[in-house]
Amino acid sequence: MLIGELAEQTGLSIKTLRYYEQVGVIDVAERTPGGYRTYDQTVLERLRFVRAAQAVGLTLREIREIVAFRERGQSPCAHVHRVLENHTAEVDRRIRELRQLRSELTALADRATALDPADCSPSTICHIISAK
Amino acid sequence: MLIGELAEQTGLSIKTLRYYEQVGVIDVAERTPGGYRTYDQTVLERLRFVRAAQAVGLTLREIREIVAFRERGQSPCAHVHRVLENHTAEVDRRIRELRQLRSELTALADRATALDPADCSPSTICHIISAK
DNA sequence: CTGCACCCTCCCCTACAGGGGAGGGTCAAG
DNA sequence: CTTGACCCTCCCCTGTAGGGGAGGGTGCAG
Repeated sequence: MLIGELAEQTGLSIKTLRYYEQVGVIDVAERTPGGYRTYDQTVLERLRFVRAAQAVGLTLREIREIVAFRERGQSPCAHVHRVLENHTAEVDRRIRELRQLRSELTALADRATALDPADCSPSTICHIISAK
Repeated sequence: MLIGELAEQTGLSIKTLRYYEQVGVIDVAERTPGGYRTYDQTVLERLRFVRAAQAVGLTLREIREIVAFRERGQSPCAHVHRVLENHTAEVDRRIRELRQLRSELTALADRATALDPADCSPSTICHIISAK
């Protein structure tokens, strides 16, 4: 299978497939005598894994590391568990930050309805935001 | 006041101040005959506004647009109100996405404790992630 | 043999908010 | 006059996941 067909089957772009090879989330492809990349069916499984891992927020770098365990003949289970824990903690942290930000935005909006635009002094640019 | 002193007073770096001028969130500075930027006290107020606006998640581009209203002698109030509404909606959207992601991550962690690593087939790389 | 679809590498570009450093000018004190 | 602190512009670099396009090779049909 050439790269164009693989792209069509997976819905990924040719650029993306070459990029995946470059960053190491899929194996370096075999080449035809003319230099064309060729793929067998096993790459499809790999790409499904990459997609699943990206869907839960893993970066290509993290995915490459997980894949590397397999390439070394090791089970990535423990490593994956740690990575997922870190990601969960990170997501929690981001959610807390955004909630905080959200409440600040709401406070600003409330103030915006309470304040009179006439009080808005040019030097502070905007009383909604800069009033402390 | 030269740029170094302004940097020290505000806690911003010299690079940041020059960048702010370049992107238009502060006015183009006056220069000494030798070509040094000079600032008066009014820039401090402006920089406080920039900081406050960044703190609620506005980009420098958005801040520049708000500032531009003032430069044109208009009140930015209505515009700011719209921008804040959009940001609130965006933050809400992000929080929803992250909650969804969070529950997926939890589901994966649960499966990880339930599954036996021995079931982990090399071709799927990791049964925690790729099991559907 | 020529046309056309497909493929290759190489290089630059995106957003965001600056950081690092080269190479050189300015200005006050000693 | 020189030293040292400060300033200038210009250019490249950061991370993420690729996208766009130039310039040129491959491989098969007609």
